Amino acid sequence: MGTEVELGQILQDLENTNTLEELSNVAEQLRGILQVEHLTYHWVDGAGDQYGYTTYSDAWDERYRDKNYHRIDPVILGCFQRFHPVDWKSLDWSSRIAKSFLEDARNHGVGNQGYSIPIRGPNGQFALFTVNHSCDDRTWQRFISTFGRDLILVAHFINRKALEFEEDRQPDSKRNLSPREIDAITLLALGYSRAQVAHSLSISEHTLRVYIESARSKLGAHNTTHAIATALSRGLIVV
Amino acid sequence: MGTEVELGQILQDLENTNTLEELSNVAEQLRGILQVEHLTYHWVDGAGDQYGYTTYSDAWDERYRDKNYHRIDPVILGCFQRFHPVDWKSLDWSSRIAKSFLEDARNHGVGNQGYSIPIRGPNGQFALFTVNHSCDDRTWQRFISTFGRDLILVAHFINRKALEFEEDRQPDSKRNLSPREIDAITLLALGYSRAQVAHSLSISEHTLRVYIESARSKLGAHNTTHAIATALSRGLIVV
DNA sequence: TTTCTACTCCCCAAAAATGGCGGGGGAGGA
DNA sequence: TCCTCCCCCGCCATTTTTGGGGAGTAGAAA
Repeated sequence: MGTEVELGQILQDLENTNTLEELSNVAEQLRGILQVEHLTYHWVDGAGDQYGYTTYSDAWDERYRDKNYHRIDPVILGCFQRFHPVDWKSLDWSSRIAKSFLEDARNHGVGNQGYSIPIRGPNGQFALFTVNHSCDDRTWQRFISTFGRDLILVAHFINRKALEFEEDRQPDSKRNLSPREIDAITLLALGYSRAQVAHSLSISEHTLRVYIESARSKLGAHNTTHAIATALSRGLIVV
Repeated sequence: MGTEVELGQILQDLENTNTLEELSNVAEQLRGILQVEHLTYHWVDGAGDQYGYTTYSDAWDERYRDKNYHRIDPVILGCFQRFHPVDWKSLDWSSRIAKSFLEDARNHGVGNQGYSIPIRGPNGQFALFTVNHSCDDRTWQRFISTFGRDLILVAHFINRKALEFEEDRQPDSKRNLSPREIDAITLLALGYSRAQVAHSLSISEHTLRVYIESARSKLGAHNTTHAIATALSRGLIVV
């Protein structure tokens, strides 16, 4: 069967995509190949800002946002703690809120079978690529074992594009931190007080302050905590 | 050619792996199939703790740790900021320390061509899967375009196993943060003062303190900054 | 039902961090 | 050469954060 070839082409197309529309088109083709009801790429962002592509109904999409469902959706919660793709059946739907959420989803046209792939990028980026369908368990099982690996690659390539688009939108201005500044904020991030850090770096507490201040101004941070958070999410330090 | 089939088998074998030795064996098979000099899977952990599989010489492995090279290695630094796999040539080797690091690496048997795939897991986990070889640029280019996608999958599967093994070693002691706690530390991470956060959450500053304290104790953090850094690197909050 | 967790509010005093001022020496690039 | 960046040190006063107490609600789980 030519499915393999077609999927290879999909990945190729994804690589050559330059706009959101093109990406949607490719996604639509993919849906045709996989023969599933719904495809969703969903960039989850602490703030609740979301960005992506979905074939769910607008009503459901809107309701999801309005109700802040990303806070209780077992798919999101589960995927957030895992690395491997997740079959919805393996999640915990026992709590009351999860059940009412599920019912709500069904009523808005979400199919009974789902497979979600968590994807993580730099700076704590987190996204989900989900395939959704209505069918019996055995059929679904067969679908997963046939396409599971390909879906991982698709998820990877879609996310790559999403990150590219996002990057275009926010150009960053970063000066580099000096080694001492990095030492300083790294130790602070590890929970040491300024006194301890100064001692551990064998410098006066005042000198330490100079480093922290200068790191803070380089990072455009309001306070030390902000500087640490910024440095961490920009990948300038690692803890 | 049967390379496709063989790689499929490698993925299968990876899934069935249950010990580190088995994993090493599969990696060795993979190295045979790809015909490259070195393969490395490298779990990067700010503290310098490292865990993985490598075919580099013990001398280099040790030297790398001793010198804290993970702090200056452009491969690590570069991959940490990116999502897509990285050809070493596309990195910035211009700084002095990078050059001396590179020379040191060469002297310890590291090949001139490299391709590294960043992988991220839950709780801020970060790892690299690297293929290293000595050859000219054109040959390498051909290698990458032939195996690039497969390598992504391999990296994914290896990391999946590494996470499984790790999980067995450290039974987790993590309670989840409550929504309010997450709100609180997220806003703090964004640089707001306690007064501002309290106002923005419409609660008293005292209540806010309760959240911060309880988040801190749940995270086992020494102070607020530490709590924020911990929450960030565990992926509990995003800024 | 009882128990547990999440959420909300209050006071006080000590410790820590910040904001502002000043100073010096050295290494490297334009 | 000059200029910039990195490295190091001191004192002042103010603001912010922290570490101890305390108490009451509601809703979910057991």
